[in-house]
Formats: sequence, structure tokens, C-alpha cells
Amino acid sequence: MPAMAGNTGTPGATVAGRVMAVLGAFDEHHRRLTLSAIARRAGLPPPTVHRLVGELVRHGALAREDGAYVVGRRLWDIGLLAPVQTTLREAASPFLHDVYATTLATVHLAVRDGDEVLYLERLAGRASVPVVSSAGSTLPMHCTGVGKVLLAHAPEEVRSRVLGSLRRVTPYTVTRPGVLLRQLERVRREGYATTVEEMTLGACSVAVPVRRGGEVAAAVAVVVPTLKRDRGRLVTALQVAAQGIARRL
Amino acid sequence: MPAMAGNTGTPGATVAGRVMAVLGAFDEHHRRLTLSAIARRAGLPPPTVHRLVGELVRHGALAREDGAYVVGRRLWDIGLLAPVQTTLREAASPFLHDVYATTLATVHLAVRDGDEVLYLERLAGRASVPVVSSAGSTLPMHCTGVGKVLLAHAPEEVRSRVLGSLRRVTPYTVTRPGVLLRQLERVRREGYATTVEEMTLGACSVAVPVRRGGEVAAAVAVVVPTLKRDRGRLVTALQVAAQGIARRL
DNA sequence: ACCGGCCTTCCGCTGAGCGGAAAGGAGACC
DNA sequence: GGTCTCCTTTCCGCTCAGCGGAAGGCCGGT
Repeated sequence: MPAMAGNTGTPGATVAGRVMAVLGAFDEHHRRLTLSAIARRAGLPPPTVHRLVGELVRHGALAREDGAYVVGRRLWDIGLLAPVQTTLREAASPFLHDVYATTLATVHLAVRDGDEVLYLERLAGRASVPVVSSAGSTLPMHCTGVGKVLLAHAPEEVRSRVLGSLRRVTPYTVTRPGVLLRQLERVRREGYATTVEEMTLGACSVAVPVRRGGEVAAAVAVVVPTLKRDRGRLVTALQVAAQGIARRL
Repeated sequence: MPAMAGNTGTPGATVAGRVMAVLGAFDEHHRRLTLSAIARRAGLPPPTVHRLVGELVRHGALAREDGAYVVGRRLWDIGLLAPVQTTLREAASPFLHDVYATTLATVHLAVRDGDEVLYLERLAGRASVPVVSSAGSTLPMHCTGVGKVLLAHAPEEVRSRVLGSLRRVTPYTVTRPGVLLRQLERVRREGYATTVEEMTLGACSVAVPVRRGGEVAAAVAVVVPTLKRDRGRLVTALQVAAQGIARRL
């Protein structure tokens, strides 16, 4: 078959699919992409991407910023309309501010999304620890505070899947299933989880569950440079917030 | 020409364009749409929309929620990657919290976008006034606090265009160009703007400019049920915040 | 029973889309 | 200045993905 002639190397593909592939090329760590980078990441030939991207820029879905492409204003607008745990976020917002005000640490609100943690909200402190997460991003469960809380209360099936593949992120990441399993028991017993430089060097976290009915619906956490003797104070602040959020659900 | 036969009623149209038309059917006031509503608002025939929407749902750009369609998680993720005044928002975030903490009112951060106001951030109070705006939405300039501030410092050309079409929104909306012009002079002189039920009944606002270099880059505001004698206190709180934000730019 | 509104499936026509080929930059290295 | 590499952009002829009118199914109202 000498070159598949004319068009579509992959029959069955749709334009909408290609458009989403182009948009999907952007992520947390790739907010600016050149044309060829998009092509590579989307698995499409450069000329095709060139045309699509041109179209998308014309419609405001993407924007050109000096050399490279970035996600456009239009898509920001539209994306904000998505009902992603809207009630939870709205209920939580004031309490997260309270926690921030009293601790001045970075504050997180997250839910479980499959086998990962989805960050819904992040309040970054004025002079806070370097933190990887931001609203909209996902991180693994086994090395984040919110992750441990959500994992401790997740269905058995999720837990065993996650425990089966504990990727090392820093030298302090817990990668032995037995150790993590014992930590999770403790999380259930004591009502909070901690991490110590397991995701990012120089960052520790404390997290507590937010309950809706009997279920754990979300987790709130703070990130600080070190736990030391602040632990008790942070747990209390978070529990007050979690309680308040739960009441409003 | 008896029915235009076969395909595309409108030649020259592209699929990417149609996709954006479909996504553009959603807005602030239309977060849930039925298939036929999308078709109407996008100006496309229902079968075409049916196919596109199906595709988009498969890719997570839209989601089906019982009967109707809503914007999907995937688009939320991607939209959050847009560099929409990122540095401004990050610089402002902690100061907005401070204002919220001290006033317990709804706090806004906005910039001018053409002849309208674009809301970048909204901190909604626990028990706050009904407010129309939310992050991502745009409102007219002449009847919002942030709008008046930004209009007072906008290029002459923008100002005259806006003054030329003052739409009435509530019985208290200022629709006489002369009156508004005098208010704007005062805004420049005194350093803050106010509105009294000009956009929403039962909501008043106070706003101050945020400067970057010599330019006014943004505006911060609070929304309260009534101004009364709080005005001075609110202006001060906002000015402190605006000063802090400006310092970080 | 009938009507009006939705959603959905069908299907034949066709031009929008495709992407290899090749031409135009912009650097980097020798 | 020449050559190499990598990226962007234009060209263009071949099709198949997309189109949307027509028609069928479903519900709720009258």
C-alpha cells in the first residue's frame, strides 16, 4: 500500500476528535506549545494541526503568544461553566478562606477522581511553600495528604489498585504497600492524614475528610514547610472547616 | 435553487467553527441546554448538532446530565490553563482574601475587556448579597463599580463609545451621559467609584483602581447591601488591598 | 385521537478536510 | 559562507467524513 493516497491516514477519525486531541495537548506542564509540539503530542501531522490551530485561534479557543500557542480566553470562559462539584466548591469557599486566614498556609480542596486526586481549589499563600498542584490538576493518591484521606475511605477495589502501583516521587515517598496500608488504618482511626516531603521536597501536609451523609465526599488540606508542633493546631483548624462545609452540603 | 441539496447549507463553514458554535451556545445564563436549544442558539440544524454533541460528549468536552447537556470536566481542565491575567490574579489573590476577611462582603477583581468589564475573580461571602457576576463573565461598564473605575481611566475613545449607549438595567441605572461623565470625573478626583442598585436591586458597590506603572490595570470592589456610613471603611480596605497588589506587579 | 415538541436514525450527495511534498525561515555548528 | 537540522507555512489533487432533509419514535398536553 504505497502511501495511502489522498487523505486521512486513519479512517474513522473525526474532526471533533482531532480538535480535542489538539486541545488535549495542553496540560499543567505544557501551557505553551509550539505548533510542532502540538502535532507531536496530539499524534497528528503538522499541516493538519496548522490548519486546525489557525481555525481555533480565529475562534478564540487558542491564542498565539509570540512564538507559541496557549489556551484562549474563550475556552476559559466556557470551561468555567462546567458544573464541576459546583455546590461543593461554593459551600467550601468561605471555610477555605477561614483556614487560610488563620494558618496563612496554602489550602487545598480535592475530591477523588478514579484512582487519582482532583484538585478543585487552591488558595496559595502570600509566601508559601512551592506546591505542584493547582485547581484543575490531578495528582497521585499515595503521596498527597488529600490523597491519603480519600484513599483511606475509598472502595476496597480502588485501594488495592492504588496500593499495587506506588510510584516513587521523592526519596520520602511511601512505596511499600504494607506501610501505606498501616498509615491508612491510622487515618481512619485518628481522622487525619499527613505527608512529609512525599510529593515535593520541602513540603508537608495535613488533611482531613469532608463528609456528606455517611460518605467521605472530599478532603481539605494545608501545605506547610514543616509539621513540627503545629500539627495539632492545623488538624483542629481543618476539622472546624470540614465540619462547616459538611453542614452546608 | 430548490433546497440546496446534499450537504452544507452554508459553504465555507468548517467543522471547527461548528464545534465552537456549539460550545459557544453555553453561557452564564445557559449552563444546561437541551439538544434543540443548542441547535437554535448555534444556528445549526438539529441532526448536525446531534452528531457533534455526541462526539463532544465522547471526548469529555460536554457531559449529559439527565436530559440536558452541560460543559464537561475536560473543558474545565483545559480552560483553567488559559493565561488570563495569571500574574494579576496570583498577585491579587491574598489581598482579596484580606478584604473579604475584614469586610465579609463579596469581593471582585476585574479588568476592562473592550467596552465591557471582565470579572477575573469573585469571593462570595457566606451570607452575601445576590450578585450577578462570577469569574469569567462580563458585564457593562456603566452600572458596575469596577466598570466605572475602569471607564474613568479608559482611553477617550472607549469612554465616548460607552457613553453613547447607556442601557437601562434597573430603575436606578445612570443612563444620562452627562450625569455619568460627572461621576467619572469625580472617580478620578476622589480615587473610588460607587454604585447604588444600578445593576442589581439590593446591591451597592464600592470600587478602587489597581495601578501598574502609570496605568490603571484592574479594579477591585466589594458588593454590599447598602453603603450608609460604611463607605469610608470600605474605601480604605480596598485601597490597602489595591496598594498591596500594585506593589507585587 | 390529534397535535406539537423533542430526540434520534437513515442515507445519498459532495466539498471540507486531509496530509505528502516541497518551499520558506531561523538557528546552530563547523 | 556553507551545510545541517528543525520548525513553520503553502500547495494541491484525492476522497471520505460530514452534512442535513426526510422520516420515524416518543412523550405530554388538550
